[in-house]
Amino acid sequence: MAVVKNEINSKQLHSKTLKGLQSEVQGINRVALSVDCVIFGFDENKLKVLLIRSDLKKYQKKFSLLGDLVKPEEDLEDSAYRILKQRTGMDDLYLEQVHTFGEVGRHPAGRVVSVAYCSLINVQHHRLKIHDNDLHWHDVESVKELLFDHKKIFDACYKWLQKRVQEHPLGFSLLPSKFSLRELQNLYEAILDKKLDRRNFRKKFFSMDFLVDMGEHEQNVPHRPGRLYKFDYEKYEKKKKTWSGIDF
Amino acid sequence: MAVVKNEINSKQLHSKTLKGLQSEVQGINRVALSVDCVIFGFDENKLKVLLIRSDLKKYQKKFSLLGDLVKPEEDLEDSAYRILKQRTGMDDLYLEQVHTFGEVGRHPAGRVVSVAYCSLINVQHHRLKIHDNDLHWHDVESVKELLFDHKKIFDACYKWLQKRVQEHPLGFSLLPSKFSLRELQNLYEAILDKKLDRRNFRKKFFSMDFLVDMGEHEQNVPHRPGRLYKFDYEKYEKKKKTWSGIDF
DNA sequence: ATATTTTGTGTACAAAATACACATTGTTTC
DNA sequence: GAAACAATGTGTATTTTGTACACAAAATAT
Repeated sequence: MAVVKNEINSKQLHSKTLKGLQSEVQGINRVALSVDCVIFGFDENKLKVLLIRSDLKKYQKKFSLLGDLVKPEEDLEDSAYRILKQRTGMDDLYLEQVHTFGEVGRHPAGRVVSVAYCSLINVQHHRLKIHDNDLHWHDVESVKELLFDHKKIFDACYKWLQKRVQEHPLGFSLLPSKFSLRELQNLYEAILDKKLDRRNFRKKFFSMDFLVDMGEHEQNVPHRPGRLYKFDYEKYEKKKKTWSGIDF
Repeated sequence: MAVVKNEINSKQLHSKTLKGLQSEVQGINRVALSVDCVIFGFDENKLKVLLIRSDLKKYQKKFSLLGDLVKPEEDLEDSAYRILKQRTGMDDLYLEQVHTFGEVGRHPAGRVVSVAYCSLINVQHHRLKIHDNDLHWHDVESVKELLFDHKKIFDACYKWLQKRVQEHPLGFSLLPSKFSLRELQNLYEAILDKKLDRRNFRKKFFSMDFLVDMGEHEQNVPHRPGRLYKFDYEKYEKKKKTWSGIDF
């Protein structure tokens, strides 16, 4: 458990005069705030994460997450969308805040507190819009060492994703809008890193009743083509309110 | 979905020279960072939250969460422990980060980004150590309007607690170390705001096998006294690693 | 046309959640 | 101290959910 400093003499933020508040807020008690995005993709049946190679020789050209400082007049979430737009060219990505990392020594340039966001992206769409030589998709299992504390941030987001995907239908953001059940299962197996029973998987998703049969089939597969489905977000939004359980 | 600003010309934080980084981190791109604590307690079979009345007349003496600015040389989590220590006199409380609130206009004194922490406290212990006239326990259902965006923060933490308590054994932090099963059930009913079946509740907790029978009984109750139990944290820590399910 | 690969489907079994009733223990009241 | 009261403590039947598992049908490749 952390050591408690400054036990006694600090007044409480919301109990000060407005003037006192303003001077504190504009005073020395400020820190740099950054947003770091863990952007997941799904390609060739593997879960991927988008990383950039650091320019800093000092840091041995390690890979790092995509991040930037939050601007003084910018909403936190807007910072994350700005980073996503810059790097992927897309502005309608799934995005959710995961955790804030605020240890004093986490960044070598000084005090930088970082808010981690998790984003999910359809790799096919992304490919068309972005070209950056230092930007690469990495298999999640091959991510070993990252810049600063980015491995810790990545691990937190990956665990978050594994849990979250079992409670909410995020995974569809990683797939094309039309997908086969095999693709969906491959996705879940990649995220959760375990094999699932095909028949039970299908039974579960059909019983949830959020998949719409598109009446089409896969093309150019070297075997019997599977049916294509899409996820019915509207139906989900309507139904989810009545649920109390943990599963979706 | 938020509007994306600054689409193009911002370089990426982790791709700059160290000097450039340092100047940015120490430069104008800084914000005030605060921690706000949502401190829950359980008393008279009701879930309570600890609030303080704001001194600021301008804000109509509304109640607010307990918070303060994060100091430049202070770990984020240490800030939260400092606030808890100041306000409750205790330094071994359950504490967990929940969410960071970073809208530009959320605080009238300027840009203040706030990290919300949730803490759970045994009200009996607390009573012995703190005396502050502006500090009060409020029934959670009676919390209507709070200072700034604190109601939003409170709501997020309350929902977080309701979900979290079904996956992890946090609730025990709200109870005395020895408690009856009726007390435990009252706690869960108060947090989840619904009635639970007594026999099934007991069955579930006994089957988890983390309750230790203290061989004692309740005192001074106007009816048949129930047995007293404690929660076996060690056993839980050992066992939980092997679990994959969502329930604890 | 034959072999190969993957899709698509149902059932039996096990485990977990739920609904539900009565005897027991201690306290309070008359 | 007898009777009424109030809460504890316990088990079983039912429903629901999860899991394990096999074979026919469709399309492709040779």
